[in-house]
Amino acid sequence: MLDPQLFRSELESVQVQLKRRAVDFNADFYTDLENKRKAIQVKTQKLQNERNSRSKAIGQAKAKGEDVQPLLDQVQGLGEQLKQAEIELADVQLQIQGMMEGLPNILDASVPAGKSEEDNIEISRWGEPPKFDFAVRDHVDLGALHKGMDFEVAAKITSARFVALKGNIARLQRALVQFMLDTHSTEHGYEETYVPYIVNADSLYGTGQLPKFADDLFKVSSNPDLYLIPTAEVPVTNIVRNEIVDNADMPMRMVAHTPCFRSEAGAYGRDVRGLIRQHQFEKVELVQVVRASESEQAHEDLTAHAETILQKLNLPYRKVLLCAGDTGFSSAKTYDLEVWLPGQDTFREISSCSNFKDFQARRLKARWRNPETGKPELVHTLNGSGLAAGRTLVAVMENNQTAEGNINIPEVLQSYMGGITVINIGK
RNA sequence: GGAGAGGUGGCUGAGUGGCCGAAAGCGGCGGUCUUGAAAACCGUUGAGGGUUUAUCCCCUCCCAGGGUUCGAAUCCCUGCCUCUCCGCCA
Repeated sequence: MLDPQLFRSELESVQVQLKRRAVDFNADFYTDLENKRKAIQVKTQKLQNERNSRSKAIGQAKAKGEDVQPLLDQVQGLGEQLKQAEIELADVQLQIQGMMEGLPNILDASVPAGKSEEDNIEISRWGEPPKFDFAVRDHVDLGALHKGMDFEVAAKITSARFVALKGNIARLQRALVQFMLDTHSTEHGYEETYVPYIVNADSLYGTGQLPKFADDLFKVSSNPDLYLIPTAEVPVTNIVRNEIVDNADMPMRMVAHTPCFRSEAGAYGRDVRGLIRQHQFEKVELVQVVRASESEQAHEDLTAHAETILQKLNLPYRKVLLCAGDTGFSSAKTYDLEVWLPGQDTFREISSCSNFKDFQARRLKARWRNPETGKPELVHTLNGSGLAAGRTLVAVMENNQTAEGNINIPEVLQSYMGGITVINIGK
């Protein structure tokens, strides 16, 4: 949610900013609504004031033992009038809110113009894509060769876009998760956090998935409305919903491993083959809750923390700054990390690191107390994958394959794999 | 799943339907005292919003949502949550 004050004081500027997102904001319509709101709110509050003072007078008269009937006659009809005004006010406010909550975050000034991922800007590259003197296999073939990755059986158990892992392949994914959690919690200062995998509608509203992106979610219950989490971002960030965080506890850094569930109603036909786009996948997520003055640096740091994992795994990747058209709804600025996948001969997203500034915080009512002013201020929230474990599994398999189809295990994972250095076929 | 009790400010905890946005205590902040600190004493201390250049003023909020009433923290419904006992259980 954007700052309503901004709309009142700098409407044109907001309109220009939203245009970068190809959002055509109808300022005239808004101004009309806003004027209406102002008038009705003043009227409503006037009526409330009258009710309060008259009721008080009745109470005092009664205490003195006076006849209150004349006073009661005076307030005849006031209640009905007030009720009407309150309904009107609620209606306008609902309209304004509906308009506001459909608007995406304002982009950071450093975000480049552009419509699609074509226009994203490569910031940096790390590592060299490995050269193979044999025909490379993708992870699907490798997984089949090892009898460790079975899409058919998962489809039988559930439906398409699920996977069953076995043996050392399954263990490799678990090793990745452990390695990521350990690295972030012991080296990068994140607090390991365990959270529910099912969340309520308020939480999804807070981080911006609802009401606009309900189609991408798996709903598991109505009354109350409950959903499987599409990312740990939702439960972890919602820890600070309706809270005023103590200055001593700021900034907050949390890391959580969770499965993620995405219905991705709009993505059918894309990445049909393999593990890249699944309804269920494992992810280690980094979340930061910081002061406004710190968020830009925090965004760079958080992205670097995710990059560290790729570097330690010796996986080639590039860092991309998303353009205006590709930046997510709630984000002000996003870096994607794209890992090299030999099986696809291309870079694929493995982490997305975003600074939401106060956009989520305003929806969440997440604040911290500034000791200098003594007043609560909205926090800034950030998050990033550190990393998507399923896709990291794919990257490790494909980048470390041998001519025979064996998979060399990156050094940092070997201790998590019981000391073995390679996954041989048939083992 | 069954039976009972309860949700009030940062915390503990009062609150006969009418100066209650809320006593008191603790904590926090400021001050007096002190060489300094502690203690003691005095003062101050919730959030959101409207109007305004600003002060003032006004509105809303006592778990959430409805209702009764001139007036609700207080009464009535519904939901959620917490605690105690019993049952079941990884």
